[in-house]
Amino acid sequence: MTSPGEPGPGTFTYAYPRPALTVDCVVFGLDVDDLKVLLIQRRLEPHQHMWALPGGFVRLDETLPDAARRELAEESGITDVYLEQLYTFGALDRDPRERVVTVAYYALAKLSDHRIRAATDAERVAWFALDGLPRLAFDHAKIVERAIERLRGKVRYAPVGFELLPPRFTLTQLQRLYEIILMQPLDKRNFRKKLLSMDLLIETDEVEQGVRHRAARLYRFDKKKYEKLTRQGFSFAI
Amino acid sequence: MTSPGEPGPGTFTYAYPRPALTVDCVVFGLDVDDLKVLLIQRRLEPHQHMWALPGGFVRLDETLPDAARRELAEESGITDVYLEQLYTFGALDRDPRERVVTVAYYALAKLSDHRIRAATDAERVAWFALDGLPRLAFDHAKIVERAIERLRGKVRYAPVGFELLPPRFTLTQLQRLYEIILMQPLDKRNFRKKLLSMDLLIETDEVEQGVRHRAARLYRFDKKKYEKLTRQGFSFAI
DNA sequence: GCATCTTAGTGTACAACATACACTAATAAC
DNA sequence: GTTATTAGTGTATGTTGTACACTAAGATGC
Repeated sequence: MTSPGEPGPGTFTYAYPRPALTVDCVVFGLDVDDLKVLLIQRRLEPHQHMWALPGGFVRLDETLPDAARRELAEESGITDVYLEQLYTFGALDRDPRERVVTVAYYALAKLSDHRIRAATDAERVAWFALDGLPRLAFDHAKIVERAIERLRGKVRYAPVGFELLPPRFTLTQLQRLYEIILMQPLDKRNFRKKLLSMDLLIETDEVEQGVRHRAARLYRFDKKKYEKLTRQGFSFAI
Repeated sequence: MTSPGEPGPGTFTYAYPRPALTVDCVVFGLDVDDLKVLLIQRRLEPHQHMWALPGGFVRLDETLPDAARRELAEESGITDVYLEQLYTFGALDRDPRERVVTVAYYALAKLSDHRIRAATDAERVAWFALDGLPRLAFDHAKIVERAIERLRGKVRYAPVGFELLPPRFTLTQLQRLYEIILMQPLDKRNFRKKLLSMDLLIETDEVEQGVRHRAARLYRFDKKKYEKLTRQGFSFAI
């Protein structure tokens, strides 16, 4: 059913029509006091010059998460993120050209780690605060909305928040992270009590640098122990 | 990019190769004392005569959930189920013929409601207990496994269990349902206390029929009220 | 080196919720 | 009316969540 001709456009023929299949990524990054999303400005039609999620067509020789990572790297330069499937969007009219089904992923990136740079289909790349998003191409606003919902849910019963922080962090940074994602203030003593009682934070002998007040102790998350406990039925909860 | 020729096989050509896109459904039904999954026996290659999940190719003029419902109705005769997207599976070798990406759905059906009957691609249709599943075609065992995980998670913080019961049910039936899905015994008094304290069960003036002991009162779930409370931030939990 | 500023770090009392547990009441069947 | 079976109910205890405010440490500027 498929005719040959590997790289570059060719002619591929099938007995039944097929939707195009793409992946799109909602990449979250934690800034000083808000949560940001990575967007690219489209170089090409449709929706030329509009802001959109990084993403693109799935190739036959790559899995869905591979496609998501490739597109992310190509269009924005971002690599090494925590990536998880979000939802598959298939409304009939979500792309003006033809039927396109997209598998959306969401990713958590450490903002400071990444020098973003636009390339391939992207004219520009930038981080946008969640409450200051521009109008987005296609149904990408819906996808972002769903990703936020999911992140808010997930962060409460899985330790994904650590993916947004540097490997060593203070308890105050961790608390700010939860406050930003959940959009509600948390009590300092109760927060520390809960987190420390899980016994998944390892106290290091370092303190934060470059602050102009008493420096806070740095902790790391004990991922190994978390995975072990999880296998034994433990469940993380904030 | 697409050439015409609507129903029946034709010739559809594209500039780049495309994976085939299918949907598959994991339909759960509640039996007297276990949870069952609906399977079909494949009439066609590949994996001819093997048991598999109902599902099939997505047409260009239907949404993903529409495709799932259509395939379910065609192959098994089941309609009117609670349907929710589960996950999209895209491993390179999940179908021996060619690259096929499938959007999996899970569905909750009231066992008694449905006269199942095989048709189209299905040689037979049957309900199988979860702990007595036959070897399944493709990666369908993985899909079922993931669906069970999801159901177990979901049932704890969303009132989806009611989709498996008749509209009027006894508290004992409801408790059995949770015990079966969660695979753990629950305390009768505590269970009733918790459920009734949410104030989402409406006591009817009917009692169950045809039992040879004291008949239990029938209740209904107040879906309207649940939706209203949910919008106000309430969250269901068992 | 002292005063000031800023954040780090800590404990307790009370309320809410989860858990463990056993008997009487109602109805059907005979 | 006797028996069998499930319905239906409350309380005491432990565990967890919540509300709340001060002292300690270190950095900075004088």
